[in-house]
Amino acid sequence: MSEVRCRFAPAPSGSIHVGNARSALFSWAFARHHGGTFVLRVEDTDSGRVSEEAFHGVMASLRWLGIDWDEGPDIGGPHGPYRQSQRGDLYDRSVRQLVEQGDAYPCYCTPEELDERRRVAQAAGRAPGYDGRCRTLTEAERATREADGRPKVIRFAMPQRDLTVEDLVKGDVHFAAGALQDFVLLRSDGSPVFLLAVAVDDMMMGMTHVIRGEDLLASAPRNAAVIEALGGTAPRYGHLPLLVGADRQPLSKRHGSTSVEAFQEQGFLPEALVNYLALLGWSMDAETTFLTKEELVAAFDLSRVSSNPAAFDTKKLEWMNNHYIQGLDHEELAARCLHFLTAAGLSPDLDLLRRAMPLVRERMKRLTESVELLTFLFTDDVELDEKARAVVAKAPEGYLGRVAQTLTSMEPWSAGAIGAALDSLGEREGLSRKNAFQPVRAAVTGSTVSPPLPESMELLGRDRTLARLGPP
RNA sequence: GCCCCCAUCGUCUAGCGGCCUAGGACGCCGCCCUUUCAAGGCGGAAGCACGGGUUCGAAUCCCGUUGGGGGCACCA
Repeated sequence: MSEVRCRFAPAPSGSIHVGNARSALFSWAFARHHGGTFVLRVEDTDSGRVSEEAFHGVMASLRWLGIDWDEGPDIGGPHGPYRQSQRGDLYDRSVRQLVEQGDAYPCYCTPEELDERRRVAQAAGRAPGYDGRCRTLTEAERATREADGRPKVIRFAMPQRDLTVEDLVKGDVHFAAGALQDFVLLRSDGSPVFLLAVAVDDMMMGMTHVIRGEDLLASAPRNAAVIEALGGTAPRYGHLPLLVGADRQPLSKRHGSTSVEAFQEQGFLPEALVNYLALLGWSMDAETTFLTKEELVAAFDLSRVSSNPAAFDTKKLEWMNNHYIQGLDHEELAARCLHFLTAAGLSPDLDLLRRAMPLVRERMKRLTESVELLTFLFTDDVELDEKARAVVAKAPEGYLGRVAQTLTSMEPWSAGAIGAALDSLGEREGLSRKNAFQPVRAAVTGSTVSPPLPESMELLGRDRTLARLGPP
């Protein structure tokens, strides 16, 4: 009964994709649920694609979501280093061992030859992978090729027997002998390939459970075979169904934002994203819709992970985001909106911003909406939009002036008094409430849609309000 | 093409042989509230992909079909 060790192993190409974020979340929740260790490892063997920036972006996104790790490239740990690009000697040593044992062999086939055979195999209805040709080369044949100086890769010799992955989500998955071809461990330039690196790392880092996307299901038996050949014990695997878009196609840029960073920039709260993701492919019970990270950890169970691809529904995420926005206190909500208002070029007065929160909290699906809702409050440069101009134009002759007149000396300057004043003036003018309010809303906020009017005017203050209503 | 996985309202899901005339949530529709927009309250439409079995009994088990997803690289 050893300690549970899980890891998240992203390739640092930009921020993380929501699908990967969900894998990270489930893996993290599993580890935490079992009181285990969660490890962050960066898969940067394809060094051309990574940048320092992308590497930091991954960690920033994880931190934003509230997913923490106990060992990782930034904090180290007993099984480091935690970047594959720094573990080259470990891979080399493993490959050497495999070759010596006869579990790996040099392959001298050229990319052209492989392409050709792939086509032939496919035409004949066979799997297009490597046919194992160089596996049976004699010592003499190898010597000849070496002497010719032919480039070579090192391939793993897959066991010639049926393989079964006891998947924690899918159940037993069988692969017939020969279904999985001998894959490359070391490229011709000597660099390690992901399939090797993952196996070596998972083994050496003592991973007990690997929870990742279903796209890696077929690599599980390969990973396990390498680990076993190396004399280690393979972890247990759990493969999560992939995320698709509303059109059932794989989630991609076409579906809008897919990176965690993009959701952050669009004004989603991390607690909402986490809650939404937690329930995409997993359920706590028949009813539960809202749950905290702590509740997720307490209840998480791989047996309740669904195994069909889940469609990402932005509408539901927005609804959930609104729920979490309404759950924040005014101070906290104001602090979170500040970033977006500032980014929009406004410099809000903090006290005013905080006091405006009760007016906008149930009106925002995303924090970015605070900008359009509150711009009128933080600038005096209000320009009426088209609809607003039309509403003002339709108001009775001189109406706004008479509103200004009424408001000039009204006491106290409070939402209650303002509303009452607007009501009685409207009544005197024979206007419906709507017709009494809308022209004022348009003139004061620049829009026909705004937070509640009297409250907005109270916050704006008498002078700024009157200035927008024009001369009495 | 071959291999693997999957299949409950439009979407996320509950259901693991009788509790199901299939429950919840988003979305949608209607009503209420209402100064706009929201939020909120109440109500409604909407589903077991299809065909065979097994069983006294199937959304639940088995087989096939169809559909969707994944894999088959000197990518990860």
